Amino acid sequence: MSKESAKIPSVVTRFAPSPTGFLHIGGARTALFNWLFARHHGGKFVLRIEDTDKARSTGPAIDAILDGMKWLGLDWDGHEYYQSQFWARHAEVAHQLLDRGHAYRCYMTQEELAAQRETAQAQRRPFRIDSQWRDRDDGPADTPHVIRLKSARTGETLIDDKVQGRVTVRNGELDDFILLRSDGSPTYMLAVVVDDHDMGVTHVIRGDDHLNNAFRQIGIVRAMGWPEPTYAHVPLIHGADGAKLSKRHGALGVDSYRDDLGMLPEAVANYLLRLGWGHGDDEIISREQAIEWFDLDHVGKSPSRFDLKKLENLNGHYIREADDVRLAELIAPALAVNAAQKALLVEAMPELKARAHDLHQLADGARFLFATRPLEIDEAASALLGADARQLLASAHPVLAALAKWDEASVEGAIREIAESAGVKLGKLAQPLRAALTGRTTSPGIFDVLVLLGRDESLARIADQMVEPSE
RNA sequence: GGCCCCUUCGUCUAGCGGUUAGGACGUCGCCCUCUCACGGCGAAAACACGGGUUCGAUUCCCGUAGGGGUCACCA
Repeated sequence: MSKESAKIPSVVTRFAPSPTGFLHIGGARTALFNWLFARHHGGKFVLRIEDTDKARSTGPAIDAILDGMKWLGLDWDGHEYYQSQFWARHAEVAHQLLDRGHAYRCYMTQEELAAQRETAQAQRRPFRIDSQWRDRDDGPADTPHVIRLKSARTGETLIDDKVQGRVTVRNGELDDFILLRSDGSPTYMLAVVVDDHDMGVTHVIRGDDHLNNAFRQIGIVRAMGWPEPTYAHVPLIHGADGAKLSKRHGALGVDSYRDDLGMLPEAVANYLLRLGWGHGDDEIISREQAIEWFDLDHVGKSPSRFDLKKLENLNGHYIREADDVRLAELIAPALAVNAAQKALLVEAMPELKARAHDLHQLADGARFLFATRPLEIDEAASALLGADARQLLASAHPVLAALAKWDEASVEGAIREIAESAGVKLGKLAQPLRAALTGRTTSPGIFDVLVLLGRDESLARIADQMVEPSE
């Protein structure tokens, strides 16, 4: 296995999703790996939308893919390509193959095909197309037909895959697959090979599910005498239970990670990078380091399971690292805040962000700042507001009200003093205060809360809870 | 079922013939402490199994078991 990837002079990679749905997490990782590999080598990364199946391709799906890539910071070189633009070229290659004797026109009917398939099944033997037209060219010219590749029947094909290693398949296992459908449209198998060649793609990095296709595709490459790309088939991502990734375990579109799960793109990218690839003991890896370190040699060969807990942990880390203004902007819509409130949000952010693993939690933790009186006190917080606690609040109120300065130091001094003179531990006073000020049992430090809310709002919220609600 | 691939703590992984098998997430305990987080310290936790090769196998080879992928006029 060659280890000279660092010396390859020019690299062109591509991401070629079919626009039949959102950009799912597996696709995002494939895109990331391709992007990283190209950037690492100072090469090119192209995006090609595989829309040969017109019936299943949709505009919204294309937009979702482009949005997802932009969100993850995966920029592609040049404009995106659409495979359907190159149909004429695909057909041209199919006919060249025909002229050179590497392909043939096949007039088999669906019925004949079905019959062969049934016979094979009955004999419990793998079905392999066997067309009587393979070595003939006397077919009825104006009858609908497909063009098939005349695959080698003897020998074997070896692919030196950068991830999977040297993989060999006997050519007898491969069949004469279709290049051009009876309506003249190219199949995916033909289109990818032609497009990759025309775009100068040097490294085909894609999901493991394409490994078997690689053996068929290389047949076209060789028949055309084109240079063979380097393949790297990355193992698939599975759900937490080891089964195929489905919606229940995270096979969501990247837009869901952003909107529904409140993830930051750098967290998703970092998580995806570490899923199937490693660099010693490193876990937190910046984009710059990723570009510097990424290689195909360290991509693992076994499928990995998706672990939402680890993603959440990473997201919490990146939230703590994130700029306060940026975070405030991100959650401002959810809180419907005005400009002045947004400034308060930014001010509170250092305290808020240490307590959140996703953007929704972050927004939720900020709610108390903008709550209107009288506050809604949740059940756990109400439990903290017994008669003694209200009494304590009542005695604290005038002391706080008399404070000359309302900053963290003076507020803290006053609170500690009140607790001491009342003969209670700080917590005995802090918890009822928290309940009165935030309506919750958890919040940033109580002194921070007091300062953030300001003197007037704080005193008013405390006063609201000094007496038992009368209803 | 045929073919191809995979197998280190629950999970992601480091390891590339000789290690007390390392890190991270998660879990548990302790510390910090006004709550929750954050942070710090610590613990439990893995080489699927059986044969070889070798002075010595987690590491190399072969089986077994388990898992995955793929077998379209879809991509």
